[in-house]
Amino acid sequence: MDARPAPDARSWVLHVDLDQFIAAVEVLRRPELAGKPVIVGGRGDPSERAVVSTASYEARAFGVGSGMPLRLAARKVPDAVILPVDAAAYTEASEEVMEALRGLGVVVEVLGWDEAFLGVRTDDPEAFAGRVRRTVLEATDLHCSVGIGDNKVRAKIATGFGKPRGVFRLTADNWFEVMGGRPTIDLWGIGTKISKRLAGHGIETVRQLSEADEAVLVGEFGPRMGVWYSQLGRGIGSAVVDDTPWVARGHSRETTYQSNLTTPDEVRAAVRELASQVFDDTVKEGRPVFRVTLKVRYAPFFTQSKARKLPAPTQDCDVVVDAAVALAETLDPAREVRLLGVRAEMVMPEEGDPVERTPVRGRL
DNA sequence: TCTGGGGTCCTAGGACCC
DNA sequence: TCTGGGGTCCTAGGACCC
Repeated sequence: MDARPAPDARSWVLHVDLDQFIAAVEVLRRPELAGKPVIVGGRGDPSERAVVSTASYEARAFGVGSGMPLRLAARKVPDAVILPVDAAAYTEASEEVMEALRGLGVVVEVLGWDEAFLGVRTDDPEAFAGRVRRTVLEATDLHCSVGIGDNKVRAKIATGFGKPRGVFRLTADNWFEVMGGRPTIDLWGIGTKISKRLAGHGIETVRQLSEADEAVLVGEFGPRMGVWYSQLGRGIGSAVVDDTPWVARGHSRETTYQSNLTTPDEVRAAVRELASQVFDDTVKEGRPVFRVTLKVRYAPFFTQSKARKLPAPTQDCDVVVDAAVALAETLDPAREVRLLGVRAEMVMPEEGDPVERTPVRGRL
């Protein structure tokens, strides 16, 4: 009854990533779209201000990718099928995928709609990865790729080499062979800004980062980030897969307006609307709000944020809305506003609550 | 090309206190 | 007069991820 691990079984981290997840979910309910360039973004109207959430591989062949303005994507692929984002559908599909993964009897740490880490003990991780791919496909009709690693950093990066519909193993044994000559931006957690600052110190490749003086990195990036980047260069990171349910620290609502807001009255009304939506999100969790943040993007593209701690944590809608409006009064009335965002941070559940500790996401 | 919406974590610097 | 040293709390802003 129990398939005991072989004597030489070891612990592995597997990273599961669904292939073109959002586009794939759309194709599932509209089979006639299979093989066509599909772009999902905004309200599906390329004349609006919006960006691409996901493009199918057929659309990516034209140079379309996530984050690209929808308008530009539509220009690149005139024949594309452009669909609105349907978050509820993706959440539902995601839950089916995660249930299928849990059915494998391993620890599952969910990273987002279409990603999870698996903590697995096996003597044949490739065979297990194949089982993962078949299980997800049978349960949901969705294809995925699997990265195998000796920690989360390596497993996560490995998946990229497995895509699509494949498996790749990245460990201390082949880290430098695979990653050493690659640019630092290929690392998970290093983006355009940090890779440029690294280049300013003559650090262009992963190998160079691994050999860099940690003191220099700490001087440039601070005690935590400096040390972390140094470890990243060597592929070092946590191997702990934690399935503790995730607890949100806060909620926010953001809107980019199709036409800019020009008067303080318009701004005030918009802030009220956003703040009450955010309040509704926090009320669902029954946790008081202790800080409110207002984010503004003035035209053409200058972003600012302002935050206030409330005198005391509250579950009173008026207090949250009034705090957001008070922050709005400090905005520059002479400038046009193209985006507003309101965020409310909630007190964390106390020890012993049904949802206890929260795993740290986005950092290892 | 012209940049969404939902999140997380880190750092710098000012205010304040002893 | 020309200015300590450490600690905490708070806000603004930066960077990254999916």
